[in-house]
Amino acid sequence: MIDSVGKPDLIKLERSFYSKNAVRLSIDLLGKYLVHSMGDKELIGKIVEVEAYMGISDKAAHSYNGRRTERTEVMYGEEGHAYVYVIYGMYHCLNVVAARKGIAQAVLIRALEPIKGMDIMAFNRYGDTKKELTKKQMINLTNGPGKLCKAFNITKEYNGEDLTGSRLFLCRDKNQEDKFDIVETTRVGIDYAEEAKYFPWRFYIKDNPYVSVRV
DNA sequence: ACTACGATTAAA
DNA sequence: TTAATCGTAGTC
Repeated sequence: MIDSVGKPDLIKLERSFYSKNAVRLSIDLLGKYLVHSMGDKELIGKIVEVEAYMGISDKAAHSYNGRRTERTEVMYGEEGHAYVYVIYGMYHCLNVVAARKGIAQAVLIRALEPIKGMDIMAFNRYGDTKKELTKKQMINLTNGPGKLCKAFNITKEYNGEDLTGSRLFLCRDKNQEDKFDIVETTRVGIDYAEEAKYFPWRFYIKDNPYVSVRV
């Protein structure tokens, strides 16, 4: 077993990476890495599924029609920050703010492929099991927006966090080209959004086993 | 203050 | 298919 195999050589994404609309940012975020640095511990996951929320004209977006509240405020702020909100009173969802100040677009991170710190992710998701993870438990670690936040211990404490910072940040792999097929389809859980529910603004890496819902 | 509902998940 | 569970937002 060669140690370097499969270990990405990570470089933090700069601010300008986020300065584009949410659909374009969604596509660019696929294959990138989310890192949660917790003192001596580190969690890493590869982004395999995302959704674009296109702001005031998007009936599925929290910022639809210019809605601006305490919750949605960070979406109106600088790009490259985290928008974390509570859903169904018990789960968190992580978004990446896109575009630029004043444009309330964001990308929902829907699924990750676990890369590093699976033991901690398992503890965060299932508690102290002491057992080897089953294949199903492994897949279920991070294959959904609420699940990945639980696994990565991402809570509202991280709402507004600068993703070019040092606690929670995004990276690309220095040595690896983005080389995968992308599936483009409709977003999940937005039946209320009228015509917007048919917009193909969900993107995922084809055949990746950690994608939440396949077409 | 009161009410309705959700960018989900796990269990039945 | 359905219940869980409560923050958020809109209304009174």
